[in-house]
Amino acid sequence: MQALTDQALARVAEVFKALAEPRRLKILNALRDGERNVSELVALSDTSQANVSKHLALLTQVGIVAREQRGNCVYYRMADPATFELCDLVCGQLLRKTMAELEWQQTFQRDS
Amino acid sequence: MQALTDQALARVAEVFKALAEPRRLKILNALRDGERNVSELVALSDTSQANVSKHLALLTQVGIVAREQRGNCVYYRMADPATFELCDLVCGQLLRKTMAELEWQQTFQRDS
DNA sequence: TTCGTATATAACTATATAGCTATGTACTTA
DNA sequence: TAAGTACATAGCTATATAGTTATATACGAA
Repeated sequence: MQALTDQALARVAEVFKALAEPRRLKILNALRDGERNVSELVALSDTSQANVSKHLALLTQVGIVAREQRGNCVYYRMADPATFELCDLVCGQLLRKTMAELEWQQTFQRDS
Repeated sequence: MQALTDQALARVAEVFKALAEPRRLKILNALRDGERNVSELVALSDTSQANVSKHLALLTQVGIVAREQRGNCVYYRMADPATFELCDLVCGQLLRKTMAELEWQQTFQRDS
């Protein structure tokens, strides 16, 4: 595991970078329970359609979502369910951290 | 889970952003088997000491690593072992993807 | 074909940040 | 104290990218 090549590190970083954007996370979260077309995603993401398309293009290029055109609409879906595990891990991490901070505050209040 | 506030999404994105940099991943990888001081990390990371310090400051601020000064040196260690799970998940994801591509190439070669 | 709808892209601006060099700060030793 | 070492930070440049508006492309319906 320690023998990660620079190229491998770059690819891992690329995946994280794709997830490092609140609006993209919101889009991915909307895909939890199945595919959505662009218009639906625009409706959820108070920003322009062009912006949503750009985010979707990036997520597709990295391989996080898959694109499928049906008729006049384009549907996107998660390409790898493991991506949700990633997000949930971070959520859990932050939750633990938040609880630790709360605990610390309680301790602080007890002391003062 | 779908009721993620914008603030929560921003915090999750912040964590991913901290991991979205090859040099930082390299540093974190060096912390797999325990703490390291800045000089040791600089030796592994063919870049300037100033740059490594900046990366470490960012990782510390986000809460991924913990900082401890002992004498004249400053030691860093992983603050949350779950971070390694994140990286390993992405590595596994990429591995699956790469194998799928290889399989596709083999299929293509059989066909042609 | 023409029109309307859905999506993608081009061109641009503003902002963020990785990296550099130089300098500052903190600690240890003599 | 002075000198040396370890780390952090300030100031700068170059680059990447999120967002915008305007336009292009692709499809379906009339």
